Amino acid sequence: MMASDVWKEYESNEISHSVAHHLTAIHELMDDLGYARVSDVARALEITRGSASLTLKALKARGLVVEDHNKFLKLSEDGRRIVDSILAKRAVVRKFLNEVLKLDEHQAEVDACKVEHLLSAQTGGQLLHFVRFLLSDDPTARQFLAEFWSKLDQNEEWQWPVQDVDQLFNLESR
Amino acid sequence: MMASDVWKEYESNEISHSVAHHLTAIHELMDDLGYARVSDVARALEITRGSASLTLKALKARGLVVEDHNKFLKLSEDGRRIVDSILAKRAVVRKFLNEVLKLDEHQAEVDACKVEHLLSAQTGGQLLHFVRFLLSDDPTARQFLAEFWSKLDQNEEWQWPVQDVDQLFNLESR
DNA sequence: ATCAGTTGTTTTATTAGCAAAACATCGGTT
DNA sequence: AACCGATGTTTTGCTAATAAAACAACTGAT
Repeated sequence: MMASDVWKEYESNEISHSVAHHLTAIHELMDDLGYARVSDVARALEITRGSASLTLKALKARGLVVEDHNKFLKLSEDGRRIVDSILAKRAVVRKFLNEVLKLDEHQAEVDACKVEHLLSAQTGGQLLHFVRFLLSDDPTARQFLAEFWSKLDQNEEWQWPVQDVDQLFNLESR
Repeated sequence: MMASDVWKEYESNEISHSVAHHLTAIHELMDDLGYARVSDVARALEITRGSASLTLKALKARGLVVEDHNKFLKLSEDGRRIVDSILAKRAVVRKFLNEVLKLDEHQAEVDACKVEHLLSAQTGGQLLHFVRFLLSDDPTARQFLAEFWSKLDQNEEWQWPVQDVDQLFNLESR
């Protein structure tokens, strides 16, 4: 049967891509400039001040952003926790794509940016464990990576997309 | 500086989550029923016929779906290629999350569903190579996985989110 | 003091994606 | 023939996220 219930969970995501970047923009602006106003966020995201104003108003209403007596923005406790989890997932995914799968930095950055806010906490946590062990000093991990990378070089360019999904993983055992 | 240009590529994605599932629904309906009409797609996705009608009209205009003389829908050549690539990425991600990272099947299904249409062809391809080698008979791969899984059990439950992103990966070398 | 630039907000409009409701059409029963 | 059910479309309305434009308020330079 169709996985009818699964696909709709996409919409039910509490944090949209846009919201994720409004929040992380505030975080980075605080680091870089020491403050973050509506205009700064708009500039950082390259959207109009009007758009940023509306989105940030909603985020204030949701309690993720708080406003100073003089229009200076700050992340709330909840907002900061969300930003932390997003940045952590982004860092893990980027590192995995770039340093393990050997995708170029831009591609890794773009793909990590696309999925960072969608991954569950469990998935992010497990992926972190995995990547940390994979890139550790452990000799087994080192040997495994060395073998994988040497195999990567031998691999012919993959003809993507693939016709038969069922045979994606059987090829090794033929 | 802010990665201002990167985050907007999300919107510029040619295939939205909704479109991805309209297309894959047609694919699965063809397999299961032998045909796919507007109502069948709507039922499969649990949306109204009106919504499906509008979305599918747009997909016909984009040349991804073609309509029979009697309102029967079919994927075009382009539509099929897109579905193939999406299903392949979904399968790879699901397998990685479930069989390597040991996330439960539902979580793996949900997260794979969320990111399947967002991953680039390159990322999907590299991930496929990685997972195939990881789950192959290769003794190094087997040993690596065994060690990882035994470490997983020892791991204390991760306190997520994380405060300091910079130290996510330094912990191993301290 | 005036003028220019920056800032924040609001209003109007657009797009994607949905629901709800009205409508027309077709197929089969009775 | 009349009715019922399923189907497909269209219209209207909603939300999120944007742009564009108008507007008000503040800041600083001259």
